[in-house]
Amino acid sequence: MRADARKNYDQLLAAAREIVARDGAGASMRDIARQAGVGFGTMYRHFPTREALLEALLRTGFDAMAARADDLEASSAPDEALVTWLRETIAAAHAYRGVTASMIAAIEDPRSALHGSCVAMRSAGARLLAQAQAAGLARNDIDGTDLFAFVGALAWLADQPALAPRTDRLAGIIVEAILMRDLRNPGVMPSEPSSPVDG
Amino acid sequence: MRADARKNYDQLLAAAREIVARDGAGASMRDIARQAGVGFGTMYRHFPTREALLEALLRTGFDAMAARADDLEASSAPDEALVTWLRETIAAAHAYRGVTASMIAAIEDPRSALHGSCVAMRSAGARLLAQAQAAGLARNDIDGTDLFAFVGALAWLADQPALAPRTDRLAGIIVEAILMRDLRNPGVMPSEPSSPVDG
DNA sequence: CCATAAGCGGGGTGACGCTCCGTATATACG
DNA sequence: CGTATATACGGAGCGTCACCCCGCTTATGG
Repeated sequence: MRADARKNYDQLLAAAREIVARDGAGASMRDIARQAGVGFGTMYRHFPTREALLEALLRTGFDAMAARADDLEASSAPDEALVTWLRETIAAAHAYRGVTASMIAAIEDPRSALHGSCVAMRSAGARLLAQAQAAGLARNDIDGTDLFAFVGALAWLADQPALAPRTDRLAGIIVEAILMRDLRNPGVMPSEPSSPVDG
Repeated sequence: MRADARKNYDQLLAAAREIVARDGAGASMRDIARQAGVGFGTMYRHFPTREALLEALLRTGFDAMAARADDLEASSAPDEALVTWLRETIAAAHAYRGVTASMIAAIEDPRSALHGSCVAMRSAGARLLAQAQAAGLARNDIDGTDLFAFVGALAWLADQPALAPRTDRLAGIIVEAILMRDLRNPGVMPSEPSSPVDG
């Protein structure tokens, strides 16, 4: 690869990181090219489709979350590992608003450029879940894809401005359900039991 | 209103119902006008913005769900009423793919045409929740907006082709969590052969 | 230093949401 | 029934989008 091509490639990725963080997965491709100081043709030479660009952008993050799962598996109790991984994964997905749908679509489409990274990430989560299930700490009637679905749904919630502040608490409720913690015990509520706001 | 105007209005709504069901909330406005056999200008005369069209399309459905909540409140036990209403509402939201985000955005924006219907629907759900809470059948640390958030998240799941088949089961898990049913009892799994109303 | 292949970048295409305004027509009134 | 006019119609036009294509530029190996 020629030096100028490499430079443009890197500038495009950096620009995409910035613009996508600001405008979400549907960001204007032109904006990205402009931000990178590169022609549209050049951008499409490096990334023929929007998905190709997202793929390059997300692969590192996905691989990092898979590695993170390995770390947590080695260093924490199975339930704590799962909780921590879920929260961090949701936060990471939220960093690129709207990518979750692409991610989930890619899981069932082997031709997608994102397919490999998605499957790896799901496997990482599934392994954490299996550990917790083996330890009797998580319900047995869900699998790695269900876990993925919950992550997607919660990341979607975090993407809605009106609901973002509640996401953490709602994630806590789902985590409770997955980990079969006793819902009737008011002592272990994840957040302050505040009175309902609306009616 | 002139007779031809009324006819075009009705044809536009019918076309929108069909196209939005097929292509989701981001459907092409041109497609809708074409399907209705009406010029773009005519469409924009009747519905100046996409949101105005969605609003007309959804208002009846929202009002129906609010009314449904009243029925259920009168005819069922609080927990069953809540479960049934949640499932039906998720199914209804799924009928118009992608509208959930608009719906949630409208709740916090009083200037939105959808605002009134959204608030009414949230209130209806909140009332069912309050009944269940008063009967000691639902956890107290959530409110009507949380319920709305869960509906939105589950409707989003139903919109993802790869996850749609799991939506019902995952909804069951969340309902269990809301209703504080005993998660350790393997005998009462939520998805028994006796299926509820939706299809 | 130059030949050449790799890379660059913008003009072109067709579709989008949305606006504007000249034309057609439904309806009220004589 | 005929006509006047308010009302509604509908598409040309604007700016933007994703994406394709190809002539021009430039980095690089000999």
